[in-house]
Order: sequence, then structure tokens, then C-alpha cells
Amino acid sequence: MSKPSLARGTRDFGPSVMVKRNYIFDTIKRTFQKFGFQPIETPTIENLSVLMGKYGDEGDQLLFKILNSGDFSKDLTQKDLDEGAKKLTHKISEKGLRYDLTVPFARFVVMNRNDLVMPFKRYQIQPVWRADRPQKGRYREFYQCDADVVGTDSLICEAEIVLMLQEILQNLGIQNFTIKINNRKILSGIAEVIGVKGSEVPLTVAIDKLDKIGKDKVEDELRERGFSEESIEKLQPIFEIQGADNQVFEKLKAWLKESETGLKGIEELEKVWSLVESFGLDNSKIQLDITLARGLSYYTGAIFEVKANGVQIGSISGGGRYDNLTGTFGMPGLSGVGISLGVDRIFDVMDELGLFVDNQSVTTKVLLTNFDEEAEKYSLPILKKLRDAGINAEIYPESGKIKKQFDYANRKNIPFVVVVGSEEIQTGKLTFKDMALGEQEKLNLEQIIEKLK
RNA sequence: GAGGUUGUAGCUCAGUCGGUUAGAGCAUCGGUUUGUGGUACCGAGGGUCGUGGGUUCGAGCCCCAUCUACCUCCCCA
Repeated sequence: MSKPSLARGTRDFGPSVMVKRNYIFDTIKRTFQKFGFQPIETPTIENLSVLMGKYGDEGDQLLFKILNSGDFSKDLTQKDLDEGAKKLTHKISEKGLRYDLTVPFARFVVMNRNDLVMPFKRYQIQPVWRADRPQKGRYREFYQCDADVVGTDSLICEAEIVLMLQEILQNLGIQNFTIKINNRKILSGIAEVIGVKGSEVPLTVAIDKLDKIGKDKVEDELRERGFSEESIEKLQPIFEIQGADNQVFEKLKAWLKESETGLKGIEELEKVWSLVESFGLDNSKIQLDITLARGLSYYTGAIFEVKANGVQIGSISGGGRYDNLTGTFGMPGLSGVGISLGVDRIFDVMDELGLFVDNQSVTTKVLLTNFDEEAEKYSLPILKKLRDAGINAEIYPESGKIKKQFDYANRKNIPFVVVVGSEEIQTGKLTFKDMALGEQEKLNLEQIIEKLK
């Protein structure tokens, strides 16, 4: 017999953790629904043809692939083996675990296009898997909560995403966070203006690290990636543009005036800002961050990222607009925008900040004691009546010492105990005990129900 | 995928220079005359020292491999 163990990067969740996790799920779900999003689910397993090539080379590497059933090696030749793992993979694996919820959603939209009410707003809460190296706040199995709108390029959607994020995080008690926003078109515009059109990816990867490694190292990295001194010189404004958001917009316009794309990006963001304002959102946490890049290759417009401040954990939410995600599935020209919240990281943030306040682990409200067969028989109808009254109640399932039963109530944070013994059976007055106060009184069932409601 | 740190009871950790039977606190279970708990006292159980090799008369301690968690890079929620 071998010792049991968990697969790397995966976790069990006990009852006390699940209560907290469900609280997060419920809070998110409530807000999604309030904004008109409808739930869907997609399979855990997708064909690799759906998954591959959507997340860049890195992403393909991080996909969990499922070995074909049966004798997966029966048609392999020596040549296949010699060609290396990458080509071999296609011959022995045709399915994989979902890596995020956006790509399966795109597939779903294409396959159900005739039945969907456009613009289609869906939310989806399911686990995803990545063969990443685990670290703090980074797991191989984790839940994403996605809300996306497809079939419209209205910037109201972007603004509503901001509203939803604010509502969710504030409802969870996370006060100190920043919603960073940028626009891929601005990044393209910058690439255009500094004369490296087409090299947006290495450019954005480098400047994304600005706050982490600093200006000089970003420049070094650009040199390494073959950017000319002239381009780097032209890039200087990115390090200097600062100030309030509206000032940044003006400076950006001046810098990117030669780039139609860049100007379009600025215009879009300005619109988002003004819409958020129109919604009357006070205490807005949005912040323009022109160094925000994000890796996923499919974003084309706005890019979002939410960072919880004061906690050493990666972003708790990310998203953006994609104009052509369904294009690879043969349905071009469908614009969408969405956001993804990471429950596991939100949990870690809340845990670290001590935001799980009053213990929500109270699930049972009252426990009936169990001394002997007679008392047990007498108690069962009482238990039923308590439950019928909508009160979470349980009976200690076997007769035992009262000490043990009180202890059980304490351990489960059950606040009240009804003691049922021979005396109570005779008089019909039950002993109702408040475990926190240590006080007890004799009441009939109706009075107890009244107290517990 | 590259580099590094780590692992001793359910939990937090001691464990000397390589030397006899590996310890403590908390937790668990039992008891303090069985219908009043969360306190106190007494007692008990619990370990292949992450795993597998190696060096040695002798390894928790030294060496190699491997797994896990964590850190840096990469990337990301």
C-alpha cells in the first residue's frame, strides 16, 4: 500500500475552506447575474485542435494533454520518436484539459450561433488547468469566473466590466485594489511611432516589466531583442508620461499623433473613462497604465488587470477585448470583451488580509442531544419540526455522554443545544442552551423555534 | 522549461561534532464515580526523520537521485 498524495499544484478543500470559497463564488455570481449575464458550462476536456495555438507557444506548452485511450503507441514508428516530443504529441494525444474559459466559450459561440441571443452575455465558473510550476498563488488547478459579452463592440461593456469588478471586490471586503487598464491599439501605435511595426509582442513583453525591473533593464532587454538605438530613443516618452489620467491622455495623443491606430486606442479609453463617470461610480479604482501588456495574444482593444494592493500575489483578475477570437473557428468579425476572476487568488488575498470575518462556518444552528433510545425517539419529530421551520438542525447520531455532545457542538460552532432527557420528555419543556453564554432555560418547542428564527 | 531553498508526530518546531531507546508545546483519545461543554489535573496513543539509493562499525545529521512546498527567471488568475 502506498502513501496517499496529491498531484503537484492541486489541493483538497475542507468544509471550513469550502464555506469561504462558496461565499466568494456566490458574491461573484450575484453580481454577474445583476448585470444580465447568463450561466453556461463547457466540458473539462476539449479537443487539442480547439486549444492549441490560442495561447502562444508558452501556452501550448502549459496545456495538460491527455494520452489517447487504448494502445496509443500502436501506429508509432521510429521516425515519429526521432522527430521529438512536439510532433510526437500530436500522434499520441488529441484531447487536453481546458486552459481557460475564453477559448472554450468562443467554440461554444460558434457552434451555437443560431440559438444565441446577440449580443450574448454569459458567465462561467469552472476550474481550469495549467502545467505551470506551482508557487504561492499559482496552482495547476484553479477556478476562473468569467463574464464575457460577444456580438457588440460597444464600450459600455468595458465600462460595465469596471463596475462589476468594483462591486464584487468591495462586496468581498477588498478595499485596496487597482484596476489597471490599457489598450492594445495604444501599444500598436507606440510600435508604429518608434518604427518597429509588427514587433509589438517583444516590445510589450519588455515594457510590461517596467515597474518590476526598471527603465534601464527594459532598454537592455529591447537591445537584446534587436531593437535599434533610434527606436529606443523614440520610446522615451513612455518612461516620462505621468500625471492624472486625463493629462496622460493628452500627452499620449501628442506622442502618437502619427498613428491612426494609436489614436483610436486613446479615443476608446477616453470613452470608457467618460462612461464610467456617467455611471456615477464614485471611488473609482481605474488607472491608466500604458505599460500594461498582458501575454494573451488574442486581445485587440482594452486590456484589464486587477491588482490587490498590499499583498504579495499576482493579479486577481484579468481580461480584455478581442475582435477575432471566433475567427479561428470560422466565424470572423465577432467582437467580444470579458473579464476573468481568479477565485483561488482572491481567497489567498482575503485570507492574508483577514477578511473572512465572522465565522461563516456556522452551518448547523441547533443540536439535539441523544442520551438513549427513548430520548432519541422523542427527539426525531422535534428535529423534523425544526427543519420544517427552516432551521438548520441536527441530532447527535448516537447516544453518548453529554460532555462529548457539547464538545461536538463547540467544535462545529453550533450555537444552541436542546437537551432532551427523561425530565424533558415528561414535562414537554425542553432545555434550551445557549453555548456562547452558557445559559439555559426550559422552553416548549414553539418558543424554541421562535428564538431560533 | 532553467536556477535555488526546504521537508522530523495531525500542527508549530527542538534534536550538539555522525554515536545508545528521536523530544517539547498545541491538537487527538481516555480518565477525574457516567444530565452540563469550551478551564484545571492525571494518563495514553501517535514517527520507516518526504521517498529511494550510497558512504560509514554506526546516518535525523554527510553524498547522489527523486517527490513536495516555497523563491528567482519565464509566464499567468
